[in-house]
Amino acid sequence: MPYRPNDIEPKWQKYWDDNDCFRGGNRDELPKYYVLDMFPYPSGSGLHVGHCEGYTATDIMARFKRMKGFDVLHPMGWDAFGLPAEQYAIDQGVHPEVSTRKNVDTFRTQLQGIGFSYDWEREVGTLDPEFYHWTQWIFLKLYEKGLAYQSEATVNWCPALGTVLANDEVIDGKSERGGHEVVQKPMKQWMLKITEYADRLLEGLDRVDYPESLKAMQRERIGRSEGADAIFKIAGRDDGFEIFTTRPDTMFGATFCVLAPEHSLVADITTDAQTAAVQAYVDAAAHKSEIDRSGSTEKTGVFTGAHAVNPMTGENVPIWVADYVLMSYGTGAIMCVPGHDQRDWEFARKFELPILEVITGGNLEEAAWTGDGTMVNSGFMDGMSTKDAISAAIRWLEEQAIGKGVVRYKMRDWIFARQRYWGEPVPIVFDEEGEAHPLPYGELPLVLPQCEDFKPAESGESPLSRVEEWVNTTVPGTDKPGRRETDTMPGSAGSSWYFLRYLDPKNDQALCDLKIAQRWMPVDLYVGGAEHAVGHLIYSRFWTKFLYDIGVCPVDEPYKKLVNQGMILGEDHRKMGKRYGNTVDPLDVVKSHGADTLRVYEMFMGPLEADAPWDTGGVEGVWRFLNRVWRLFFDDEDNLSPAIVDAAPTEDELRSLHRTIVKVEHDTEALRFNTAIAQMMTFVNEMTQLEKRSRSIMLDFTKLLAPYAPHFAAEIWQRLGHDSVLMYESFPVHDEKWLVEDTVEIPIQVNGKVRDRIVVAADIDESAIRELAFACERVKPFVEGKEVKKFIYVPKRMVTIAVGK
RNA sequence: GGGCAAGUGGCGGAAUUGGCAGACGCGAGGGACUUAAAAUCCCUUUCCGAUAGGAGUGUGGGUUCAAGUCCCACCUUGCCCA
Repeated sequence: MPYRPNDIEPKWQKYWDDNDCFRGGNRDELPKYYVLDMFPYPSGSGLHVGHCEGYTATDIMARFKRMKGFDVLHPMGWDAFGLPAEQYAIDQGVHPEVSTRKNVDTFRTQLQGIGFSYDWEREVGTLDPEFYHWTQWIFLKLYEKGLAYQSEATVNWCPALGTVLANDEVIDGKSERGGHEVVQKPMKQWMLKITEYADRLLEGLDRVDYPESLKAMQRERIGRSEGADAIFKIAGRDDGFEIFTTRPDTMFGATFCVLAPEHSLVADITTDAQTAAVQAYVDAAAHKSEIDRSGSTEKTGVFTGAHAVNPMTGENVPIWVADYVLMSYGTGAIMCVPGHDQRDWEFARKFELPILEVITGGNLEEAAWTGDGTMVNSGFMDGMSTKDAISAAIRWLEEQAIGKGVVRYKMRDWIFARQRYWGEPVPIVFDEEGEAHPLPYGELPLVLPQCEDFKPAESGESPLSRVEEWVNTTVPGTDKPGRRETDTMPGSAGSSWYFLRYLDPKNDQALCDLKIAQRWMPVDLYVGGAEHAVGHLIYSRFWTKFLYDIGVCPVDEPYKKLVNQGMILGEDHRKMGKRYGNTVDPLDVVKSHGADTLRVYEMFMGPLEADAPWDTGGVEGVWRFLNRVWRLFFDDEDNLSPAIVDAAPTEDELRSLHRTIVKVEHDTEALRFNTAIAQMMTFVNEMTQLEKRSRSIMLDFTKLLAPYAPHFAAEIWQRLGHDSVLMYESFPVHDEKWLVEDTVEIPIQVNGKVRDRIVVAADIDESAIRELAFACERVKPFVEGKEVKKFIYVPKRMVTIAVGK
């Protein structure tokens, strides 16, 4: 009988499930391994094969580690609250609870059909009250510690979606979801003080194994810069404005100042003669996006007619307005040092402002000098190094009480509210004076009320405000009337701590028992898409640090190692999605070729981190590979192949096997699944050549294949007469003895070109091989009559002869 | 504009981190089996060349006995930031 995955896969999935094979956390005597996927949004279109790439990688790791003697935790759950789920429900005209639960069922069925070894007893969903009880609990703790606060802030308001959006949900001024227009609007919002953790979020990056590019993105997002604030007085007046600079050392070289067009002083200081020009410029700037403003190479600006006093030189310097200064960063005002800042230099050149050198080392005729050097033209700092001058300048500003050293971050506090229905209610009640009162912990969870009319309002009123019987309550601890907070939490709330809940999913006394968390945290391997680099990953690191601080989480970094899987593109090399109609449903592949073919193919496509297009031919190739393996074991009548013998394995077989063990083990450990599979294919090709194959060799190979093609391997294991469960067998151990070669083939190069190759004993010495090399018929013509300059033998690798002309 | 990553056959991709470029797979060509096809098996497959040989890892330089790998400049693509 040929290989029939559709018969054997459901059988094994049922067996594993019936026998609780994937339960983690019940073998305390073993070392632990926690392998986690970024849990999915259960969207309406189901999983496509691209989603399965990361899941397959983690599943192979989970199964591999079980065989290596680890107690493995491999859970799955649902990031079910939030905009995408709600938008889908609105589009479908159903309640989000109904559509989300249905989507979850679809996702679960798909995942189970691929044979992923998740411990479904630990399944969690952010939409379950038993789960968001603790999301709300964390919020109350944050509130208690002063890290959750309300603030009137300018926010990204999206009228079409009817909610505010976080900065990373806005792309090029449009909403990430749907591409709707986003405008700036001041609104009272719940905020979380993530900025208080900025330095720790930076420092923690040094202790975790993430891709360097991702660390760079997070550092960039946090955007720490050290510098100084300083007051520049307006000439002829007592008031002034505060500037922020990272280079206080260059202040003697500040020959003009620039205010952002939105700066509150602009209208006030502009002279009559300049009013018309300034007004026109400010109006024009209001219509440009920040990207347009800071990206344009051509500097623009206008003179206000007013002057400021450079506090170090005491000289008057002109004040300009220019849109390359942004109100949202620093103080919205800068001192300009054209000698030592390229943007200031370009501006000064264009508007013929003086350029003064205060640090040696550059040629200011050609460009600003931004490097280090010796201070000149700088009064008390003359002769100092740049580094010393920075601290001297800050000290001077502080002594004069006109400035101080400061650290600024680009990162803003986290806007923690959405004017939408589908999210965790915020457990806060407002009294009649508008004062906020936290709900007592005992009253959690505050359940999201069922309501028919959950659509967002363009006005910004949250849908919950229309649920009168829910909104109207009493102020906690009193019988005074109160109104509940009607904003809900953002989608990133539940996902910021879900990895802890998996550890103890049924606990109704705590978000997770601390002892259990001590056993399992941190996550050993976390796999997910790079799109969460600065959103989810920063938020969840922040919450972990907070939970660590209040003593409910044993570690302050949640993920020890993080890997971003690449994207699987459509067969047309475009992004897979509904838009191009190029999606591939994993269950269709399971139906046509089986889950094991799907799994092996996904891993064989290339490195996990790389993008690669789907290729039906490649699926066929893997299918053929598994069929070849099957035929090594069984004949057409379904009998054990007569080629499988019980005789002791030959040396060649042992060499093939042990080479394969080493390669598969190392590559699997390093998540280089593609090359591990290539080695298994090579092994199969070698075994196919043999008339007889040793049963023990083939059984060891079956174990190597088991993490990759688990149903397939389990079936072979059983058919060869085992009662044990293959997934708990130990992974084969290689024997060095079979890796050393007695003889090796050595290429002979003359001047970098291979002229011949000889087979020699692996331990041959240099003089012996030299003799052999020069004796080669094909080498002689290239060396005879020429001066031999060098002879190099790289043991077991190659011989190089360098000759003169 | 800045930072980071990448660029290898017709395609996906391999190359002990300086040591035989193209593993493994797809596709293509040829052959065997078959009444025929599918499936399977065998051979070939970087390019030029009949062979000998030559060229070859985005481009141009450099270091080295030896460079896909290291250095410099440039081009292209992707991501992030502005």
